[in-house]
Amino acid sequence: MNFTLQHTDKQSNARAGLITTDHGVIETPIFMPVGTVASVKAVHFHELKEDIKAQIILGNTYHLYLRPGLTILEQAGGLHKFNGWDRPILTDSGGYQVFSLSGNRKLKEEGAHFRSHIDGSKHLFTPENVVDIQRIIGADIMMAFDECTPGDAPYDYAKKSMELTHRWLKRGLERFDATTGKYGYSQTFFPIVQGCVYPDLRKQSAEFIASQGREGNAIGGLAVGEPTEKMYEMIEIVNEILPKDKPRYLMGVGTPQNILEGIERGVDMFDCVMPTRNGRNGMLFTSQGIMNMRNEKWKNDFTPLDEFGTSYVDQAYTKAYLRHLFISQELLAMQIASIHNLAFYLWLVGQARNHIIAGDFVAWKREMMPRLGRRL
RNA sequence: GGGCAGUUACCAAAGUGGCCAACUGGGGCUGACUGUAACUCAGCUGUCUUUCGACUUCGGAGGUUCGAAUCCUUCACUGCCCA
Repeated sequence: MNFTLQHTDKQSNARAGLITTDHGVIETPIFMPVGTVASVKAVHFHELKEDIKAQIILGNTYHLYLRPGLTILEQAGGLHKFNGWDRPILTDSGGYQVFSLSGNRKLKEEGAHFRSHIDGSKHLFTPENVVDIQRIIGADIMMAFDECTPGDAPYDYAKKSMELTHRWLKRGLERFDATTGKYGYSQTFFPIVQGCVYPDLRKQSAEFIASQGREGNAIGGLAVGEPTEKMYEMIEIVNEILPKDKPRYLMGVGTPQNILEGIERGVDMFDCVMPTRNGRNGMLFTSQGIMNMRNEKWKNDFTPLDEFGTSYVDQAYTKAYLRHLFISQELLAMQIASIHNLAFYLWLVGQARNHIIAGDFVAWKREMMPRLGRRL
């Protein structure tokens, strides 16, 4: 993997760059649609490529390990061959499941003991076997196994959690450096900053992560229950330390506003389930604000879904029709909403990139921000 | 014409003297969702009120009772069966 910094904004820390992988080039800042179980829910890869213009998608180590399982993935020749997505893939390590499935797991020094949410069976994830699994999945970018610390964790817990993540990182890196990709292309490994909402911990973690000298770095443990302002503050502290010539990935974030704030603070990569999950639940993000498509007010609004939208669904369908599809629980509703939302997210980061290159990012962002949160 | 069963909120359907503005579904409305256990979850759904609470309801009318959706009388309507 290679990162080229193309432009750095003069009035902010925003940057535009290029990440080159063996599966293609990614223009940053970028948003990465989440495809947990080898599928971006409700969206075909054809639409993802041609209409949404996704450049890289996510997969999830924990979920793919449980199903379809490593035997199938290896027989298929890796995830790219299995699902047919021939562009870059990033896999999360399962660190988020340490957080989200906290009722089903026990943390120990060696790793995390999970009970499968599917059948209750017992599994052990360690920093080492999570690398091995991601070798089999064949992600272009694999993530370190960390503990995603809850946003409301007390200081002592956050400190211990961060230290565990750091120890796990050393072990993961050792395994990564001792192994190679199985399918003829190269893989890279991003370590993850933790430290919850505590500036000194974040600083300490960022320094530790930066000192590992990897090809890219991630910021984790944000947007997990802490106030949004705290999140922005932590990003600033961390990005002060993380190297400028490496991509920075803010994990799991977020709303359109979160993303612009992140870009302004020097983040290059984002992923989030919001455009797809919230889309399936009837929520549309647009350049003019947010719409809940189940609301009665759209009942007889026969104007296009999003007159400023760039995806074909925006012009092809009306608000009244999409509302009808949601009220009727038609599957097409979820497809349309997911395509729209992802296309909007990719449009948003594409615009940000263009304005960074043009030199007017801050002014553009100032104009966009109030509109993005408006409820239509 | 006779017999039996029934009539409860938007729909369906519990409740058979006070704990009933009334269980539960559905429908409807509103909200939540941030490295996806999520086509999920939560709240509201007689009227007024932010809450407390007040008021009006259980086919219609009348009655019994301290008190009725619940008991009695009667009327209307619906379904099934017999003629």
